[in-house]
Amino acid sequence: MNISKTYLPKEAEEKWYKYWLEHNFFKSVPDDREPYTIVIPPPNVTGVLHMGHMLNNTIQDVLIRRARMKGKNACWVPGTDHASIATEAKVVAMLKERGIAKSDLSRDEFMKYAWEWKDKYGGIILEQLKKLGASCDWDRTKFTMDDDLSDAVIDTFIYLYNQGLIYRGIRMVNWDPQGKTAVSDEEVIRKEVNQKLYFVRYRIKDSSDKIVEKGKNSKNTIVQEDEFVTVATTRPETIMADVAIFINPNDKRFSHLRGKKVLVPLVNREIPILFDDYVTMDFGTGCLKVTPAHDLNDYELAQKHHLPVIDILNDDGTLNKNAKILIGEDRFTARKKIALLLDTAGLLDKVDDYKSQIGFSERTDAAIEPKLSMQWFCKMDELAKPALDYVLNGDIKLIPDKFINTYRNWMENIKDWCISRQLWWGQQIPAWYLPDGQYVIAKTREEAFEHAQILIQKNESAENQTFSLSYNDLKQDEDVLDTWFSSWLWPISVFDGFKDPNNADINYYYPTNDLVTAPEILFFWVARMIMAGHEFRGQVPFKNVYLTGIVRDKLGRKMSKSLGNSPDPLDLIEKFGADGVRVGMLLCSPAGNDLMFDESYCEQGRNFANKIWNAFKLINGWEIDDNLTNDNQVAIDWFESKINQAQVEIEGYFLEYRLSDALMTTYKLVWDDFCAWYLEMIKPAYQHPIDRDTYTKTIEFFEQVLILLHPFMPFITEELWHEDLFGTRTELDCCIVAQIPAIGEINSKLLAEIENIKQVITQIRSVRNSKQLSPKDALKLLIINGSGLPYENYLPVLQKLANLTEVNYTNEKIIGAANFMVSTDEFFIPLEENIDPLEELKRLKKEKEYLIGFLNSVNMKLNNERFMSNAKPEIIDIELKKKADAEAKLKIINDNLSAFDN
RNA sequence: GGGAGUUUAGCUCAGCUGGUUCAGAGCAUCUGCCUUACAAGCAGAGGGUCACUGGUUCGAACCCAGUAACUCCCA
Repeated sequence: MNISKTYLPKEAEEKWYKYWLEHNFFKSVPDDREPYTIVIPPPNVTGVLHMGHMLNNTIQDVLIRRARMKGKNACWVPGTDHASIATEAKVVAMLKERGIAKSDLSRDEFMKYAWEWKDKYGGIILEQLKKLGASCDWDRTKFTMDDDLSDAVIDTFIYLYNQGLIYRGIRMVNWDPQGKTAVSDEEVIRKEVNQKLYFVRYRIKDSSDKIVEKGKNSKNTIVQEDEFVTVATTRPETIMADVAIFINPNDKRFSHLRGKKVLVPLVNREIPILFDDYVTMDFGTGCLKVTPAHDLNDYELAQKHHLPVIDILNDDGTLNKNAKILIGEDRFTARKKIALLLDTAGLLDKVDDYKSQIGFSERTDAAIEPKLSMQWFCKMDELAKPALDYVLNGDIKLIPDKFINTYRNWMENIKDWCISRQLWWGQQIPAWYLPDGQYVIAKTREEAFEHAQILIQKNESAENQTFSLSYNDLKQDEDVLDTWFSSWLWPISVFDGFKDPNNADINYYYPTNDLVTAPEILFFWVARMIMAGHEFRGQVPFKNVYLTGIVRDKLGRKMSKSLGNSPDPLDLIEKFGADGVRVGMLLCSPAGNDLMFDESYCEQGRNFANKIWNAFKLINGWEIDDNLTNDNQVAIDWFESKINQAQVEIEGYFLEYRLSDALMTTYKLVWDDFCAWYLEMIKPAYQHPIDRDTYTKTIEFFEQVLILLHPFMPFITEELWHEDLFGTRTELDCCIVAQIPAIGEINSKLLAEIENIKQVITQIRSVRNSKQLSPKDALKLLIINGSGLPYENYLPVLQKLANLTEVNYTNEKIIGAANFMVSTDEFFIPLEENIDPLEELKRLKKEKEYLIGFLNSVNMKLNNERFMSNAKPEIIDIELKKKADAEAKLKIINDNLSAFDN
């Protein structure tokens, strides 16, 4: 048979993924088994696979595959979300290339293009997931704008409106002037930016009184010209929207300004000077200009003092006619020009450098503009309360639990959710406006018309006036709903739980088991899903939330397109194989902590796959001789215990979602225990046959190993599973559905004794190494057995792995022979050349010194009354045993030393 | 400014309610090996004032207080 020297992943990956699909192994339908369900965090339909997805989906696939192999009905529902801002941006860009402007299209026309775009380019990411081995039930693939899911969104809106939980109001929102839409707080990324602080002079109206403090030199006091007030601002372009200057009432420097008015520079509009202790006295000049339309805090201050609002910006961030000057200029251009104009007019005192936090749109990276506008909001208080309780009382576990605090903090200070977006791609808000500005909420125009007529009748009776309403007078709200308003329904809507709340799927799969996602969206997605789960089904949407870290490069920088520090996951798969990359991701991913990704982890994964491949090659090459007897029972019993022990550990790690540790345990079981020890113990000499017993048992072990490896490395395990070595397989006998065997007995005495034997072997190899002896030179071993360990049981293993001709017990020390100790047993290897007595003496003295020191520290404890009275009995026993062991060893050392004297 | 977290070997991380022969793993490093499963490998070895300073305790990587550095979230 011609077997490749190394594992070649590419062919196996394509072959087996196709096979799994064709044989419906990913498919799930409700049955009698216990369900295990994961809904995928729907990636953005415009997106391509990045390292974060890679990590996240590897984890989901490991969990789902393991559940499948534990006899559960595993269902992983895939899908994408419609990402309104991101997608609309892509569609607009596509139209632009074709020479079409969005403004030239009707809404319906635009939507046609958008769907065209989605059908053509959307969902690439799902195809990419297949390369990773993702075992999703693809027949269940959902998109947040599918008809059913959209219906769910609209019905939910109507329901919540009728509950009084949705309202319309003027609010200061985060406006994205590039996307021309409001975005939620969570979609704003704050960054520290170098700015300028402009000191602008406002002329005081009718300033006849001379200011007394003129020229005063104390710290922080701005030298005031007689007739000016100086204000520090980072946004001089907004002065045209100023409605007042505010000063702290305790600020003695400005008390003379009470009741005065100032003129806004350049436009000479008159505004009052007012007092409020909101103003920080030691920031800037202590005088604050107030621009309610363009700053949230200013807005609140203006509301308090009943001041007007002047909005000088268009939706695209250019100045409108209210600005009076620079109309049509972009806000940033305007800033520079205003500064120049102020300077020319002698109204710019100075300009300082200044650092401050500025919000940027997550989607377009445009600087966010606080803007007053009419938006739809969802009230959060009532919905948040039960969602908080689920997490606090443990109905939903956050893994790791350090996120509970953060979650609580956020939920207790939650603000209402701005759910409208000024876009076309998404579910249009089901609000219908009457010509007089009143509105009704209804799913269709027909229903809306009915509601509207009722509304009018009421009005008529109240105000005794009539106007007739025609069907087409109703105008639907232009805005769409936030994409998260779709996503928060995801665990329910993918199972059609809104239209048909009692269907077999939702009853079976909901609540789902685990959700795997990033902490960044804990609030605006996870928390809201919990709210929706409670509100619409009275149940949690999932039981555990596993929060992955952020994938960073090895310098600790977040991986991003703009930095160019992110490898393309598909390139990695090409280079290391999907199994290698999966192992690589998991090796460096402790739950909830960021991971410093480096390609070398994938390399380690690839090497591991190769190791497994070669173990197969070894076993596959063996011939059986039925005349041979089985000399390997000890090794077989040992590995059986070892595999059971490993399974206990792995099981424990999965319960704690410590996948990294579960993988490492499996890795060591395979590489160290199976390959390095077990196979070496039993392997026949080159071109020699093996006995049938050992052969059969070894193949069983190997199959078990493949099963344990499968969730982590699905492809290589499936590939090997079907090798002839394991006999003929039926069509559906696949590793993907092989069941993880029950955990058998662990012989801990045997495990401990073999650990001892391994130490002896290592010591012999070490002697070889230091004496420059080849492994081919056979040696003799003599043992003074102080511990009583039955070495005779392990002779075959010792002889084979340490290459010994004979092993004998002795009572006499062998002077001049190489020697070492394991536990309280002494070992001697006679060599042609005696070892250097001086070196030996030195070694023994050093050993003695250490033992005496150690013994002293143990004795100190044992002689300490407070230790003896406070420590638990088992701790004291341990100390007593330490003492006995150390004394026994010390005796041997002393004997050796006195032998030297003779 | 408020809150949370992190700091253990060159790197990435374990270390459960303080108590097993000087604190563990993987990778990397060093030395010797192309020993016919595997050089993507084998054998062996070295490597740590557990961030710092105090405190509690018979005993501290672990508990407490403070300091420093870094990270994240919120304002």
